[in-house]
Amino acid sequence: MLETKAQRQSDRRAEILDAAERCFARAGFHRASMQDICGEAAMSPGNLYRYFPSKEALIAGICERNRAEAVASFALVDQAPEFFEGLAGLARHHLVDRTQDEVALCSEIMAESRRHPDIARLYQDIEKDIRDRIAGMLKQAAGRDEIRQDLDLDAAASVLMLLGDGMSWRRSVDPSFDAEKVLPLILAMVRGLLAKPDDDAPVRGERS
Amino acid sequence: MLETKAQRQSDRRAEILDAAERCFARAGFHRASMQDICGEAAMSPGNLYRYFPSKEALIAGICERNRAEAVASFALVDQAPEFFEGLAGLARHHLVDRTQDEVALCSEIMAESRRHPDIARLYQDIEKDIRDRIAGMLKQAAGRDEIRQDLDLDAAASVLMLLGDGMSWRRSVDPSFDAEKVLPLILAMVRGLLAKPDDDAPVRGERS
DNA sequence: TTATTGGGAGTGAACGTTCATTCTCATTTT
DNA sequence: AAAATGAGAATGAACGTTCACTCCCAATAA
Repeated sequence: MLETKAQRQSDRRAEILDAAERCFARAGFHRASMQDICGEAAMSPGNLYRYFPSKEALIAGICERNRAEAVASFALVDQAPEFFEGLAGLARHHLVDRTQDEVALCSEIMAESRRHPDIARLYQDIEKDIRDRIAGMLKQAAGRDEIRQDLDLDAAASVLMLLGDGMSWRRSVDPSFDAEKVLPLILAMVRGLLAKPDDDAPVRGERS
Repeated sequence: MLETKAQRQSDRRAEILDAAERCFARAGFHRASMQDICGEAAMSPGNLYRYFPSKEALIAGICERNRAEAVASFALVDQAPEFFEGLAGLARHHLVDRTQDEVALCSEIMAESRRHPDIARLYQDIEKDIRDRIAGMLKQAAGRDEIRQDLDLDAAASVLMLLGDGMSWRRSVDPSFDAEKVLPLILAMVRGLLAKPDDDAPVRGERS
């Protein structure tokens, strides 16, 4: 009974975040007014404010949800039988399979983090988390001798994040951009960067 | 005499754009108020509006200036004795030498183009211009047999733009990001993507 | 030379609007 | 009855923009 109450609260919060996501993806943080979000969530402002204390809290809530999702997705790499295959799966999941709205929202968060100090902190926290996971992933691969040993893991992690940002950004800004078409080139490039020099052979192939 | 008048007008406009750039880079388009810009330009609102009809016109003006600068920078590649050297120079010029403010401003324009339809048109126009130039650059290199022939030039251009976006974005969002350190890896990757298979040898070297 | 005129440069208070947030009150649940 | 949930009008601050006005200086008229 007291279980259900907390559950209801949590559900309502999730609904509100869903509505906010739609509004933000459509119009951006600044142009999406609380009234819009209230409309989308079929709820009055007064009531909405009982669930989230501010607009910023909505953004933070969305960030947290995304973070949980992003972190979970790293399991893909661990489960894969071979490093590059796992990496390819991760890349596809993050950069191709996401909907346009999800990508747009991601850009929106990135852009907003440049402005709102609190969001910036939250975002950089998430970034650090992801970065650590990438670094860990690379380290593990190096330990298994699946990638070259003479690699600046830190710089390599930067490159991977940079590629992710670039893909996301291009998708959200250029409607004609075809992620599906570009991904193989990206993966080939990354393989060239990370793979051990002697098994460069399948460098152009997307799958073994 | 009538020459000087137009000149003065133009100078004043440039000063205003400089001030606006500083404000936008610092606070973003939405949080930089016209009052802020007026303060930065040491000018009253009424007077500023004699030079630019709206806030949006300021953004457009900045876009145009950047476009001119970006387009001009492609001469770097044409002048270089060898393709990859020119490309490296271009990359350095665009991605490392730029000040933090310039990069931030660039991100701001990209983000804003997702919202303001007029800015979006202008931005996509510029993007198309740059993209064409990259494609032309690649085509010329292919003609000179400096890069591999079996290359999807369109996709390759996308990859290059994506890398540029990623670098800009990372710089503007992550203060600890070291573009200088990452650039060699990026260039090596790009070389791996574009170079003819038989001269892969200096793939790890930054300069011949 | 001095006085008059004209117009562009510049000012800053004021306006109308939008927006996040709060207040008050009604309805439902416990 | 008391508490939780909900609605929606009200509030006040911030913003882009406008407007009535002043200042300055060059050209003309006296």
